[in-house]
Amino acid sequence: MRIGELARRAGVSTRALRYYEQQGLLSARRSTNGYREYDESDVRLVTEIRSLLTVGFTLEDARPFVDCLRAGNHAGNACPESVEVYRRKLAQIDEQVRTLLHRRAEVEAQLADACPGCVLRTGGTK
Amino acid sequence: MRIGELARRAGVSTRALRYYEQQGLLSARRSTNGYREYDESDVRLVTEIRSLLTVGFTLEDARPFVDCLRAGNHAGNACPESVEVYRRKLAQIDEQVRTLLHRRAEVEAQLADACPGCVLRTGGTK
DNA sequence: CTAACCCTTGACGTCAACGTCAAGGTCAAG
DNA sequence: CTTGACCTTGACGTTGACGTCAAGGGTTAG
Repeated sequence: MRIGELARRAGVSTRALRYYEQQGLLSARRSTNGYREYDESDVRLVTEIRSLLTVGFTLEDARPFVDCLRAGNHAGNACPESVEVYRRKLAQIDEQVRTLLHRRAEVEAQLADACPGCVLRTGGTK
Repeated sequence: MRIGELARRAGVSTRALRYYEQQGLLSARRSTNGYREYDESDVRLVTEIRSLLTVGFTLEDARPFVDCLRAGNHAGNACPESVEVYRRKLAQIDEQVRTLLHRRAEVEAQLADACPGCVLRTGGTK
């Protein structure tokens, strides 16, 4: 199939597909007229990339998964490198949550300071 | 004082100060040679901006606080507009935390799927 | 006089993942 | 033959808060 069909089937733009190729995550053979040609496995591959991006992975994070699929594995996460990325991302998310909660506390304290009575709903007045 | 001293005292770069001015958050009178001249109140103002940025506010978010200080208030958060920003940011932070926790759960589920036994430490095996 | 340090404006670079145009080639249908 | 739908590469724009030159002028100590 050509790039337009792959884009539709994977739910992404053609621009995104060319970008993935440029980043070395996707490859395509070329037909005689220069058009990119893809097969079914590419649909799977792009879908994998998309699902990773939606949970906050970067394309760089997705690379091991892509390599894993390309290596013939049934799933992108079937390789130790992918599992390692999972661990790294979990740690990263935890860190981000901690940062956000810390900020939240500071902002709430400031709000309470600026507007006594504004934050009462949080702990209950009794 | 000139820009270099303000920068040192507020702990920011001169570039940042010029940027704040460009964004309309900071103003300076000019001495005869064209140098920017600041006073004590500007130290306070820049410090306020900084503390807001460190808890995740954008410069746009900081604007009401700056206006509030400039209007002669003792604190940047003494105005209703500032309080409103606090509320907006709290809601925004909560949303971000929810998103992150949702993603965390998905990643963890994927990890468990890819590597059974990897996530056991979370709930205890028993 | 000159080093040395301060200041000025202007403008490009950074980071991610594309969006959006521009200018043009390809191919099947009417 | 000509739409019109597809494809190509190339290149600039987006977002936020600056970093980092470049090229030049001001000021002061020695």
